[in-house]
Parts: sequence; C-alpha cells; structure tokens
Amino acid sequence: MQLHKRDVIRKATEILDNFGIADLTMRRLARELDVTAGALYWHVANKQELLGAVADEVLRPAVGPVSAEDWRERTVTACIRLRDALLSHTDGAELVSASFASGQSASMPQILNLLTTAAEDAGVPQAQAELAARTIVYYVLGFTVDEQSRLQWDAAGAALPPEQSMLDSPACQPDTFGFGLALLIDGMSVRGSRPMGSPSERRLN
Amino acid sequence: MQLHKRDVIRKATEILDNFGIADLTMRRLARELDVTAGALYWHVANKQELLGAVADEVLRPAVGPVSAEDWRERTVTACIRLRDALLSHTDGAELVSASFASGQSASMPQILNLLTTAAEDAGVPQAQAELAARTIVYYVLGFTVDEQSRLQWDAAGAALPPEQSMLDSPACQPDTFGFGLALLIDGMSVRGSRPMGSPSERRLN
DNA sequence: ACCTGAACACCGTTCAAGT
DNA sequence: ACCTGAACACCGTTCAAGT
Repeated sequence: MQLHKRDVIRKATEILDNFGIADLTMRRLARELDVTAGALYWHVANKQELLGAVADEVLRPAVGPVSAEDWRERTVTACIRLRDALLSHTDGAELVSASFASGQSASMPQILNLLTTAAEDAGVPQAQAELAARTIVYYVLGFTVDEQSRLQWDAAGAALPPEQSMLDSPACQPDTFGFGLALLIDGMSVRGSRPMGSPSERRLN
Repeated sequence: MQLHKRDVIRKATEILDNFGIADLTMRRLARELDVTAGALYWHVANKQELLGAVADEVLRPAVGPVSAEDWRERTVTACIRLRDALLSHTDGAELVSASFASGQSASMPQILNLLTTAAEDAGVPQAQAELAARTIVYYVLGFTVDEQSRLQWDAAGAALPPEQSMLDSPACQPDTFGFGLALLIDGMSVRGSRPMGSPSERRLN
C-alpha cells in the first residue's frame, strides 16, 4: 500500500536507534521500506530535510512549555530535557547538532525561544537574550555530543571490564553537566543585575 | 619525485580553502597530487586522521603561549585567536569541530590546557577547571560554525545586494562573540569567589 | 619503501517512463 | 499522484602486484 512521509521518518528513526547515523542512508532507508531510493524523493526534498525531520522526532519530548516561574529553574529544566532527549537515541546529539547547524530542525527555534524568554526574565537586555540562549544551546549540544560518544564507545567495547571506565573522563563525573550550566546561569545573573558595558565585554574589539 | 605526508596535508588544506570541506575527498586529493587514491593510505591511516592533521594546520596560528597575567585577558585572547584561525579557512569551524569531536586534533588539547589554567587562576577548583575550559570551547566552536556558515552563505549569494545582510542575524551584530564570552567569564568569576555547592548547581539531579 | 590497478561495497540525486 | 529502472557522478578502503 501507500507510503507516507510519517512512515519514512519512523523507519529512519528506527535505523538511527539500531545502527547509528552512519547507517542512516537514503538507499538503506529505501531498502528497509521496500521501495526504490528514488521513491523517497517524492516525500522529502533531500537527505538534509530528512535528517531534520528525524531530529525533530528526537526532540519531541524536549519541546513544550516549562511550567516554572523561576527563570533558573526553567533554564535548567529545558537543558535537562534537551540532553535527555539526545541521549535517548543512538547518535542523537550528533544528529541534532548537524540539523541545528544546517537550519533544518523546526524544534530548535522553539527551545531557543524558551531559553531567550528565560534570559529576559533574568534581566538580560533583550538584544542579548537570544545570544545568551544560543550560548546555552552550544553548551548543551557540545557537551552531549562528547558525552554520548564516550558512552557509546565504552558501551560497545565494554561488557567485561567492570572497573572505572566512566569516572575517569572529565565529562562523566557526578554532575559535570550541571557545572557548565551553573557557570552560564551565574553569568546570566551577573548580566541581569549589571545590564550593559561591563569591563570584561568592553575589552573585546 | 617522492610524496611526503606534509605535501598531502598542504594540498588538502589548499582544497579546503578553495572548494570547502565537501570537496575534500581522498579521491580528489589523490587526483590533484597526481597519485592513485590508494597511495594516500601509505601516508595517512584514514580520512579522519587526514582531517585531523588539516585541522591542526588550521589551528597552528591559534596555539602557543598567551603572555598576559590576567586570566580574563588570557581567556579572551585565546578565544579570539581560535575564532580568527577558524574564520581564516573555508569551513574551518566545521572541520575543527568535527576533528575535536573525533579526538583527531592534537592542538585542541593544548588550547584546552591553556583555558584550564586560566580557569584555575580564576579560582575555579581544579576538579572543575577543565569543565569550564570545555564549556568555553563548546561556545567558541558552536558560535563560529554558525557565524561562518552565514558569512559564507551571503558571500556567495551576495555581490549585488548592498543592503543590511549582516546586521539582521543575531550572530553578527557589533560584538556578539564577546557577549557570550563575557557571560562565561562572569560565570567563572562567580565560581572563583564562591568555589563549591552554590544553589544553582545543587538543584541538578 | 612507496605506489599502481583494480576491485569491493557502497553513496545522493535525477528523471523518463510506467501505473 | 506515486513509484520504478536505470543511469550519472561520485565515495572510502583494501590489497596483490609491481618497482
């Protein structure tokens, strides 16, 4: 019977979860859907768009309003949701990073909006609130790409060595994710109370 | 006459600069060096290693000691050098990001070290100083990947529209790069004077 | 030691033609 | 409207064999 776009995305997500982003090719996706590779181009414009759609699938649990009045709590919650979503799929962080960079994810702007509003509530001048939001997103994506590659690497080669393996890498201690996030939040607090032209930013250019 | 590894890297950098990372393929590189593709595998183990070597070539002007006593100044200088190096080559930010993620760049650890020392001088407990350094690197890479893709995009489609084109995107105003950096530096100042277990990081997990 | 030739196992994308 | 068949123009990597 008929193939729909949502079937394409669903099967693509399945391949991602089971085999990773390197195996998520148009030809393989077509094969597993029992169609020709060319058929996919009726449903998606190109591979980038497909990856963007899969990225939005990955991000689905991470979007939606965050009910909390405190801007710090909203920021932290949004970041934790984002990271959790990325870690829920094989190579999820890498996929979303790439789709964010290529502007093919529809969900990232939503998350960015949420963080921008939080930054405004922190007192950051709105001209810079989006910049603060982007800075946070760069952090969460960068951190999680690192973390996930390490997690996946020693989930593959592991199974036997029950020693340390996790606690030696700097991105995997007690609450490493929270540390960088706290750094950013503290920075926003400072920017919130001392809006413009502080010494450290004056010195640039 | 004989082909050396440094010739391979030099030609690869040339292709990167003139045509971008998408055209930097093993086959094309071989063709422009007047050898067979297989010949390259005598000099490099695989494409990842090659890209890592090119990334280190890009980063060459960004490494080396930063002479400044103030940790803020050292941090800012290191970040500006890094960004300038990335912007000096077509797709430089994307290439270095990828090589950093795959652990194939020998220069990134050096830059990380410099930033880690600066964080320690800021008073950040050394257990977290490397995390602060990584957070800064995630920011510079993420920001510059964004910036460069926009710069390259309207350097291509431009040439005629002499209107705004640059000042409308959030990553290209007066000193956007400095803002995110200042955010991180302010955060480090706070962590420096108030070392451990502040409210905002306690709330995670 | 260094390189060629040839193969292996793939890619993304397009498009006339079919139903 | 939706899909096939077939082509176009490529990939990264390996490896026996040559010099």
